[in-house]
Amino acid sequence: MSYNPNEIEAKWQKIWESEKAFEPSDSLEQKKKYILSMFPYPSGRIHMGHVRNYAIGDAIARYYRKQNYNVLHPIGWDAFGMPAENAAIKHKLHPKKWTYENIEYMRKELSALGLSFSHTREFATCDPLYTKWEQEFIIKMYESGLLFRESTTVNWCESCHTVLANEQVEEGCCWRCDNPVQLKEMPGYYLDIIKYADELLTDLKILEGKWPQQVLTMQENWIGKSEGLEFEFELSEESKAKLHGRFEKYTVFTTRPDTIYGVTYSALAPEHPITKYIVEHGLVESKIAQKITHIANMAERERAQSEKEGHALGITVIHPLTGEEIPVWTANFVLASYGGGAVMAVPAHDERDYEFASKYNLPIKRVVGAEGELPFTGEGKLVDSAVFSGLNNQQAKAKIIAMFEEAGFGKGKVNYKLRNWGVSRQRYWGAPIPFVHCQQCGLVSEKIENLPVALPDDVEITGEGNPLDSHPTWKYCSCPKCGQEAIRETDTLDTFVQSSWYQFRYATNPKKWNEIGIDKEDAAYWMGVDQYIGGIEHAILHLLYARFFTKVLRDLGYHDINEPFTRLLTQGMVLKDGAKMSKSKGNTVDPDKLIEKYGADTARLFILFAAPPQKELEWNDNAVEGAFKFIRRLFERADRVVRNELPNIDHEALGKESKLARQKVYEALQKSKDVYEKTFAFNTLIAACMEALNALDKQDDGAVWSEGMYVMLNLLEPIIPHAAWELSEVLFGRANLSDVLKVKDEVFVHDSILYVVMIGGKKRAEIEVSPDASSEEILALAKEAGSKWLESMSIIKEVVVPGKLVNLAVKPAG
RNA sequence: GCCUCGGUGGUGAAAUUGGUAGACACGCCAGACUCAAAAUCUGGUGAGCUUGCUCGUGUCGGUUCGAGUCCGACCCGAGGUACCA
Repeated sequence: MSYNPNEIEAKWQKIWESEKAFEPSDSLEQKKKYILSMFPYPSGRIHMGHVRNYAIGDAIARYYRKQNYNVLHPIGWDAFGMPAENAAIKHKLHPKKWTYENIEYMRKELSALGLSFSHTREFATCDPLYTKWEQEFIIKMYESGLLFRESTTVNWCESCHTVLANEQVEEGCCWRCDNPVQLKEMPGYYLDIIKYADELLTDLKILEGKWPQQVLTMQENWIGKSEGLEFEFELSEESKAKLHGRFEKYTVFTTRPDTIYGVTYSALAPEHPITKYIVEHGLVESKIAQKITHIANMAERERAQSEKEGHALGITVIHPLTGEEIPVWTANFVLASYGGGAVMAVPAHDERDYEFASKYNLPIKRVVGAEGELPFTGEGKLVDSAVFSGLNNQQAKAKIIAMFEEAGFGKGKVNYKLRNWGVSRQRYWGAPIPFVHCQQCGLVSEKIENLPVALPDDVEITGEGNPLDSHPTWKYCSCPKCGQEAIRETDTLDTFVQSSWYQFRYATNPKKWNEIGIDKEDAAYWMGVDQYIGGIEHAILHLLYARFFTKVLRDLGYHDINEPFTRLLTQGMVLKDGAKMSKSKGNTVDPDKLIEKYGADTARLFILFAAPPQKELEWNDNAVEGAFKFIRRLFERADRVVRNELPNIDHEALGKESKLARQKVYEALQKSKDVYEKTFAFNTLIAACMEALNALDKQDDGAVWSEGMYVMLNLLEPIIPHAAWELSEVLFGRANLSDVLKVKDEVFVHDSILYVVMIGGKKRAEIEVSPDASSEEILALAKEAGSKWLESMSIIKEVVVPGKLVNLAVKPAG
C-alpha cells in the first residue's frame, strides 16, 4: 500500500467526528481513566509546545480506551486574560470577538492533529455559564470567611495596570510584562490560602512518587513552614508616653528563641504601624522621616538589592526575660508581610542582624558556643543565658518556648512564607467579582439567583484605567440587601481562579451544566485526574491554586476529593538550535505547515520519538523525515500480511530469523504496558517497534508478518492513530485495535542461551548453553572458551548469573 | 548562598535498576541503481593503536567477582528560590 497522509487523516478525522468516537459513557460503573492535558490560552495559533502536550495526553488516553476503560479526555479554553485586552487596544478588536475567533482557529488546528477529545464537554472559561458557578463559589467562600476584602500593600504592575498575586512576581518583576513591580497600598480581595497551608504541605506526601520530585520540592519551599516563638515586646513607659499612649506593645516572631538572651536591639518594618506613626507625627527628624518614607516606597526588587539601612526610632522596649531596655530601629530588611513586620535582633547569631549591628555600631552579645567567629548560626551550648546556660541550643529552644507559654508572655507559633492569594484585578476581561458596595450595608454579595454578574459588551478599551469603572451605567445597581442605590464592584477575578476548578467542570456531565456547577457523583467517579500533563512553569502558580481550590470546594460541600491531580507529568520544552522556540528569536516551526507536508502522524511520531516527554526536545528536520519514512515503510509492508486475524503459529517449526522477529514483536508488546502506564518513555516503545519491523524484514513468513503487523499497529495506534486505523481497517477489519493483546511466552523460549564469559571483569568470550545446563556445566564450558586468558592464572571466585553471564575472578598463579 | 534535577559517540538518545555500554534514529562514509543528481536500497560508523588488544558514561577516590547505575568529595550545566528572622 502507498501512504497518503493527507487523504487518510482527513478520512478518519471525519469518521471520528461523525461517530462521536471519543465521548465517554454516562455510566458510572465501568473502570475509568481521566486523562487531562492542561488547557490552552487561546492566543491565536498553536505552537509546538501544544503539539507535544496534546500528543502525550492523547497517546495515554487512546491507550486506556483500547484497554476498555471509560476515558475522559477533554479540552477547553482558558479564555480570560490580558492578551485579549492588549489586542483590543492594538487592533480595536473586542476581547470577546478576539477570543472566540482565536478559539475557532485553534480548534481547527488541534483537530488536524487527530486528538481524541470529548468535544461535548468543551467550554471556554469566559462563557457566562462558567462564570455563574465561579461567582457562586466566590460568594460561598466569602460567607465562610475564606474570602475577605482588605486594604494592604500590594504588588502593582504599572504597565499592566493591575495588582499581582505574590506568585505572579518573578524576581521583583511582573510575570507577564517583566516590568518592575511597585508596592502600593490598595483595597483588594484575598483568599485565605494560609488557612490551608498545613494541609497543602502535608498532602504533598500523598503525591510523592506520582508527581515529579522537583515540583513537590518547589511547592514545599513556597509554602515555607517554620516553627518558632511569637511574643510581645512591651514599650518602655517613656516610649509609651512619647507615642501618646497609642501603642503599648508589638509582636515579634523568631525561629531562634534559644538566642533570646542575645537580643541587643529590635527592628520594625518601614510599613509597621509604629514606624508610620513616628514618621507621621514628627517624632524623628524630618530628614530621617523622609528617608524612612523613601524606603517604604521603594520597589520590592530595589529594596531587596539595596544595602542594609535603618534608623533609630528613639523608643525602647523591655526585654521580657532580663528587663533590659532595648533600642528600637526601623530597618529596610524587615518584611512587613511576615511575622508581624517586626523582629528581635540577635547580631551574634544572625547574619543580617550582624551586618546591621556592625554598620550602626550596635552591641553584639554572644549566647551560643564559647568561642569562634561571629555571627555563629550553628548548633552549640548556651552561654550567658541565665538558667538556660549550658543547655544545648535545641533543647533550650523547647524549654524557652515552654517557659514563655507558662508565663503567658508568648507562645509557640508556626509561620508560613506563603501569603494570602490576592484575587482581584483592575481589568475588564475577567470574571466580575460578584459584590456591591452599599452606603448602608457595606460590602454585600450579589444574590445567587442573580448570577452570573456578566460583563457588559459595550465597553471602550483604551488601556487607561478599568473599563468597567468608566462604563456609564454598568456599575450602578441596587443593594441586594436593602434595595438602596449601590455601586457594583468593578474588579475582576484573577484568571488563575478559572483554571483552579476547570477539572471539576469537565468531570460534571454536560447535561447538568445548566443546573449545577460541579456534580458530586460525577466528581466522585471521574476525579482525581489520573494523569495530568503540562509544563513545569505551572509548578507553583496553577498547581498550588488548583490544589487549594479543590480543598476549599470540598469543605464547602461541592465534592469529596482531596487532591485534584493524582499523577502529574511535566513535559520539557521544545527547542530549536538550542533555544526555546519563539517568534522573537525566529526559530519557530509552524505545526500547520508541518502537518500539511508530512501529516499529523509524522508530527506526533517525531515528537514522541525524539526524546522522553519529561526532557527538553531538540527539533531536527531530518529526524522528522525519518519518522515519516517509518510510517511509509509500515504501509509498504502491508502487502506481506496474509491473514486477516491474529494467526496461530507453530513457533518450533519456524526458521531462526522468523523466531527472532516474533521475539522482537512480543518484546515490544511486553514493554508497552510499562511505557503507557508508568514511564511514558514512548521513545523506547517506538524504538522497539522499529527493531521489530527490522527483524520482520529479515524473514518472509507470511503468518509471522501478519502477527507482527497485528500487534505493532495495536501498539502504535495511540501514537500514529490515522495510519494505524487505516492499516488495521484494511488488514484486520480493526479487530486488532479492540483486542487486549497477550504476550506469547513461547517466543522467549530458546534451544540455547547465550552466556557472556568474563574473566577478571572483562568480556572475553561467548558460549551457547542449553537452557537446562547446570552451573557446573556452564562453568566448564566457560573455562574452556576462556582457556587462553586462564593460562598461568588461578581462579579465586566463580560467579554464574543465570541466563546472562559467567565471571571468573583471577589472580596470577603462584 | 540554599533547594531540585541533570552530565553517556559527531547529534537526539537506550541500557530489564548492580550483569555484554552506545539499542533505535539522525548525520557521516562506502557500495548498488543512474549519463548524472535526487530519491531508494545494502553495508559500515565510540576512540586509539601493533587487528586483537588497550582505553572509554563530567573529575578523583571507595564498595563489589562485576559500577553509566551504589557510597564519599569535587567540577560543570539547567531550573526554582532569595533578606521569611
